[in-house]
Amino acid sequence: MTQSEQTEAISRSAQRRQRERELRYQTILRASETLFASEGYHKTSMERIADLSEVSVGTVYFYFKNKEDLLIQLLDEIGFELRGMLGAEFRKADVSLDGFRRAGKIFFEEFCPKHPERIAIIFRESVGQSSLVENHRKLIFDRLIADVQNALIRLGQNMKADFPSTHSAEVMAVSIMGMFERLAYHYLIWQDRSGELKTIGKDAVDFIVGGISRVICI
Amino acid sequence: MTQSEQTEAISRSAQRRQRERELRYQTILRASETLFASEGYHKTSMERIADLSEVSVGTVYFYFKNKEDLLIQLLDEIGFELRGMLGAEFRKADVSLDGFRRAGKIFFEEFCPKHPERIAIIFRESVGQSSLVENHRKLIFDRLIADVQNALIRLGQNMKADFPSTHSAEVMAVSIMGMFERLAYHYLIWQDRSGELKTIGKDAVDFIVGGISRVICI
Amino acid sequence: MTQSEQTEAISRSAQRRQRERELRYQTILRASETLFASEGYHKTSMERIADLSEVSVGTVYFYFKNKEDLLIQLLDEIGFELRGMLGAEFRKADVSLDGFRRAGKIFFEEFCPKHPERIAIIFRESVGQSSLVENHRKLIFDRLIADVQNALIRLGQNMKADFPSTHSAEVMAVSIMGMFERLAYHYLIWQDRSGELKTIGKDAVDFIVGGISRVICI
Amino acid sequence: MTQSEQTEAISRSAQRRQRERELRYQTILRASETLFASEGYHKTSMERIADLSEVSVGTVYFYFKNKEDLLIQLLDEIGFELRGMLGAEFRKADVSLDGFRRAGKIFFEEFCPKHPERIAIIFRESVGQSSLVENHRKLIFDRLIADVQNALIRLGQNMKADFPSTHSAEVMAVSIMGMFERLAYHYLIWQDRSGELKTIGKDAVDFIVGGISRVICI
DNA sequence: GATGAATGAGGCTTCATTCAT
DNA sequence: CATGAATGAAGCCTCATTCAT
Repeated sequence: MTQSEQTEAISRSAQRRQRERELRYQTILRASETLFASEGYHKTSMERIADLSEVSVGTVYFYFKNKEDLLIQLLDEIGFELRGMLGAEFRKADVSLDGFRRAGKIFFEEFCPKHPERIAIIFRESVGQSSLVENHRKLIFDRLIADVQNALIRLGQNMKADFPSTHSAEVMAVSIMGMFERLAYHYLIWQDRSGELKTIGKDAVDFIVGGISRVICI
Repeated sequence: MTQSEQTEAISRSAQRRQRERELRYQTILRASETLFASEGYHKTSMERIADLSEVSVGTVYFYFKNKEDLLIQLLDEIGFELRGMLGAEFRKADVSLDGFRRAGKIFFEEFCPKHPERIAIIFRESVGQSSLVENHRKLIFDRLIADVQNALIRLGQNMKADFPSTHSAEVMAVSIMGMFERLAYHYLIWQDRSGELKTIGKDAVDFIVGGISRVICI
Repeated sequence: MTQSEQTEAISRSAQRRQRERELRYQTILRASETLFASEGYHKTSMERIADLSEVSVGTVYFYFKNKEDLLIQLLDEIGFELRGMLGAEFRKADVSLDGFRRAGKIFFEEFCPKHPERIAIIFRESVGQSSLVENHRKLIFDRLIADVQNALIRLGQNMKADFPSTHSAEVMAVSIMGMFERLAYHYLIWQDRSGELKTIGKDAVDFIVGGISRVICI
Repeated sequence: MTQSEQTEAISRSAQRRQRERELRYQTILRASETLFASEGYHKTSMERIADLSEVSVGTVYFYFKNKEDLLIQLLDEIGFELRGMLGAEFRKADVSLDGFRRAGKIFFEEFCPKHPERIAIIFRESVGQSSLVENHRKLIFDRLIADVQNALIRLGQNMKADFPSTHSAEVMAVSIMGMFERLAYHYLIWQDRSGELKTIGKDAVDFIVGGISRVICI
């Protein structure tokens, strides 16, 4: 074996190791997601997670600091994904309310049916745990709310419309997030009506769009 | 002492005993409320509740089946109170949207500032605990949603307006509850802007009323 | 049963409960002492302590905050006993060196043979554990050293003798404690020559008395 | 390349490898020393040692059998050094007590200020660990005690002086070691009065010399 | 009715050690 | 030789719940 061949071999084995690491990390995270969503965060023991991931408890602790860390990683991942999907649409909602329509469509027709467990985690399992978890949850909501709020403000400017009060846009943004949250919770977790999510989403969007256009008099 | 005097005496002492029982029950429930809201359901031990109530742990178990029962009693109490306050207004919302306005006013200007701990308990501490707790929570929301939904349907009938789809009214009702929930959470628990709750409530109500009137074309 | 009889009964049962509490506390502490001395602090698990005390683990935690607390209670107890035995003699050492002789006699002829486990705990098991334990250990030594130092200073004054330097007395006090410590460790823990402790004590005291009288020129 | 050149090359590379091995060994040992002394033996994990040594955990295990081995190597090293410094002086203490003076001077004025971590390891971290460690510790002390004891016996012979009892010399030797130990612990670990070690050492030596000369009537 | 000591299952976490690469 | 991921036993501790007094 020449030196360059050796270097290559090393780098190849290093790459594989890196891939395996990432794979293990993902396996454990996915197992946690499944268990947290189905059994609940508290009732899921670290041993169960290790079992489902087919690794030892020690390995779980090698990849994650502790149980809370597992929840936070999951939470951040979901927050990131959600923002990636919705934020983009909200940011495009400049001159018309179509952005809001598309964001609603994506949330109810794509995100919800595809990831009911993530809905359970962000809206149920991560609620009222530790202050650290709560901080992460707050941050996620704050960012989503900011996206919606900015969309509303830009919309108002472009439409040359005024908001009734200083924080109307903020209140509307918070309200919209609240609607999304409870609708998903209601029709996905409490009742299983995932089949109707399309029409539910439409109704919701109509309500939102109606509310917005009345408030800023479009 | 005549017999009737004796009976009276017995009944008087029985009454006093009854009063004392009720008092103890309330003391313990209030202590739980305080602790659950401030420290969190899981981090509150039965001993802490007993200490704050100035009784022994055994006594707590005499009045309540277990820790979960404590949370459920609290939850039901809050649900009952909320429904008493809001339901009445929604039920009166026959021909105009004023019922919605009044319900919002009551929630944001009366309930929220007076009972921030109850907001914490119903919207945070009781989330994702046991299935029993979740059932109670669901029941409370279902009833509130039904109140709103009925108000919307009656309104539609009186206004001779049609809903876009079969469950439009339900979706709107769920949405409105979601808005109330997150707004209270956002401005009371995450941020402390209880002073601005009046204008926040106004903005929220405007948004709701706007949405409704657009959807059912009033 | 008259009221006073009842009150008496209550007080009697309360007294018995108190006695039982004290008994349990002692049982657990004595079990810890035995195990810490024989197996070592780290190798003794809380479960072993519970087993030997014939109570459950929970009960051990009812009486003691944690494992460290167990060691500290033991340590303080030993420190208190030691000071009670030696300190009294040192304090009486005013005009002659007899107090030193008696203290040595008590330590080697009474304390050591009677409580070899306590020697193991104070001089071996409590060494280099946590900073909290170390602080307690330091306090115990500081007090014993202070007793010896004061004895030396008073002796010097009464004998109108001078110390070579400011901290001669302190150094001598520390030295004497060091001698006691290592002699006990050497002849009780490393070798089992408890039978010779009497002569060992005598030789040690001679050495001490010799050193003192030379230093302060008596 | 001639054969001898080749052999030389091999031997040179073997030498370098040998040097590197020794270097690694020392690096790891020094890291352990630092960590054991500052954080404590138990609180130091093998990973921390590997980190500070800038090698992997596996490498630590290549050079040392286990964690205990690390402590034992350190202990033996310190014991060897101590004996090298003090033993020589004691062995020279034939006809006068000057050897004792010089040994004290070396211990307090050279060893202590230069290696406070070694004081911490031999007198604190290695106490009450495993029986293996304890055996090494005992051996070290036994040898030092033997040196002192021999010095005393030879001194007695040369001075034609008698010891009060058979083991007077041994008791005195143990005592002297105990003094050294506790003085170092007291003024180096518990208090940081390393600046006063010179006078402390002098006072200690005076005390020792005083004690000896009284006991063997010089 | 009230007390509070006792229980013990169950959970989280640590870390020395191994071994395939 | 060096690496570092993987192991899993073992330990500490919590706390809801019970029950004899």
